[in-house]
Amino acid sequence: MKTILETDSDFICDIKAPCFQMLLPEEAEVVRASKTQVLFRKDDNLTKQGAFASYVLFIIDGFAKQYLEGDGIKNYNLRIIKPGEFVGLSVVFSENTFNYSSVALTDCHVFLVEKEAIAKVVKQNGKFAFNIIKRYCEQNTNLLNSVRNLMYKQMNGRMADTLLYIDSLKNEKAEIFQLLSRKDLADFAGISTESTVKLLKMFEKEGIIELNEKDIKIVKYDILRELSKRG
Amino acid sequence: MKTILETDSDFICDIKAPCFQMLLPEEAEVVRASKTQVLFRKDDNLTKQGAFASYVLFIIDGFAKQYLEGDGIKNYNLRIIKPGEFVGLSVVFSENTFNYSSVALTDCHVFLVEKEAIAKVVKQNGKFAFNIIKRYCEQNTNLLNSVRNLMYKQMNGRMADTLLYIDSLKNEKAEIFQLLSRKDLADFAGISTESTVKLLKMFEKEGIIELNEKDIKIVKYDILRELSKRG
DNA sequence: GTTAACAGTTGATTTATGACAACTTTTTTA
DNA sequence: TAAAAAAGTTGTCATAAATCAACTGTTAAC
Repeated sequence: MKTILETDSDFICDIKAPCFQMLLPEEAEVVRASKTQVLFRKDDNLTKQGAFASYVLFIIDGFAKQYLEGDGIKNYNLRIIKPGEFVGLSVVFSENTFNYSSVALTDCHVFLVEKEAIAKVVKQNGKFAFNIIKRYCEQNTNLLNSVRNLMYKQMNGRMADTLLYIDSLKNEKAEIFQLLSRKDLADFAGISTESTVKLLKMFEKEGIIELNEKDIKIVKYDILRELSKRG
Repeated sequence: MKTILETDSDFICDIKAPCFQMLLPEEAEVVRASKTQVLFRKDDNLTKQGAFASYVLFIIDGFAKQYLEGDGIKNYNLRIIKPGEFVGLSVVFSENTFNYSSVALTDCHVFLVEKEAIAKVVKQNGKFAFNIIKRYCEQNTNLLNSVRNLMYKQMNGRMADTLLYIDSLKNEKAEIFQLLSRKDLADFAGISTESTVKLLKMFEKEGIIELNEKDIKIVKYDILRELSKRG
């Protein structure tokens, strides 16, 4: 499933990611000493909801999707994980388990950092901690938005939201839509795959979007934003 | 709406809450210097979704409910806020606005702490920061659970969840159910008030719960837990 | 102390969307 | 390269739960 590269390899990236810049040399050393670089292949699980773990993941390169597992058939996609983000911090700060699953959409170069190392550095370096809190706070806001979507919006609004969200990632990954199936989009919007297909066709017919194979091009942003607001 | 008590009054509580214990004397001083003690009366809003603010609330005494505002008629209740908890940390760490509303269920004694004071102490004191992250992490887990409930459960399961949650607060506040209307319970479960009434009557008829005025006594915990798991 | 507003209750009706079924197209596998 | 599996598509049908309406009991207002 996963291939461990040479631990000391820094040909792709050492701990030079912006997030680690604020560490003092000896703190950086703590992280460096306890990290392992790993390659997750497309479709590998980075985290599995409920699984025990003693490490946190830090994405060097590649994209993944974070999702909640349900009854086995229906999942709910929370977000796309991008380079420079942590995955599975809950292991450090509350339970020893991941509280969501995530799977690689492309090959992903990842650091696994021992949770003790993160805990130690957080306690020693308030600036680093501040940064972690900021990330948590953003995730919180996103989760609140998910709840709002599920509570207050219906199909149209949710799909509009999903399209706008995925589209906003095109800066960082132009082919993002190619990585996602109709079921993936459905799981972002929290609706069934069939409804997703019908909605997309409808949006296309109304000239709001263009469908070319898997790629989706938004033509009328204003209408989608209106749909999103309306619910 | 709110009554400002004497700022230096410590007859109810100084910053002796466990969460502040880990501060160094000079850090405690930063917090003490920038805090105001305020009394929110029952039904006063502690935070209003979308409102700008420069302070964070810390609950000394009293209970409140945290909720998301929707179309104006339907809200979604996220949790009951208890003494010793922060409210509105998002003001410090991302936007300058509250991303949810909250309203006092009882009179609430609250510290308002300037966001700069919190930011400063977080950056200086990693242990305090660690504690904040822990709280955020727990809230995150709770939000993930809310999403799971909305996505995967239907009425019975959601109401079972709600009853078990509120019931679990009886340790800290025995009369908790008296503070909540049917609509409140509905908003916790994310269903309509009418459905809530029908469900409660049904649970009562089946001997799962007992209804005495507003109080609810759970008789068969195992069945509710089963309903919650089933969805 | 009478009226008005609100909370609670119940049954009938409507509706958004999931589930199903049948089929085509694409991708994977052997 | 054939066969099988998976993804995408479309129309019909079923259903959980919201909405509506009508009513009762309770609390607040004047």
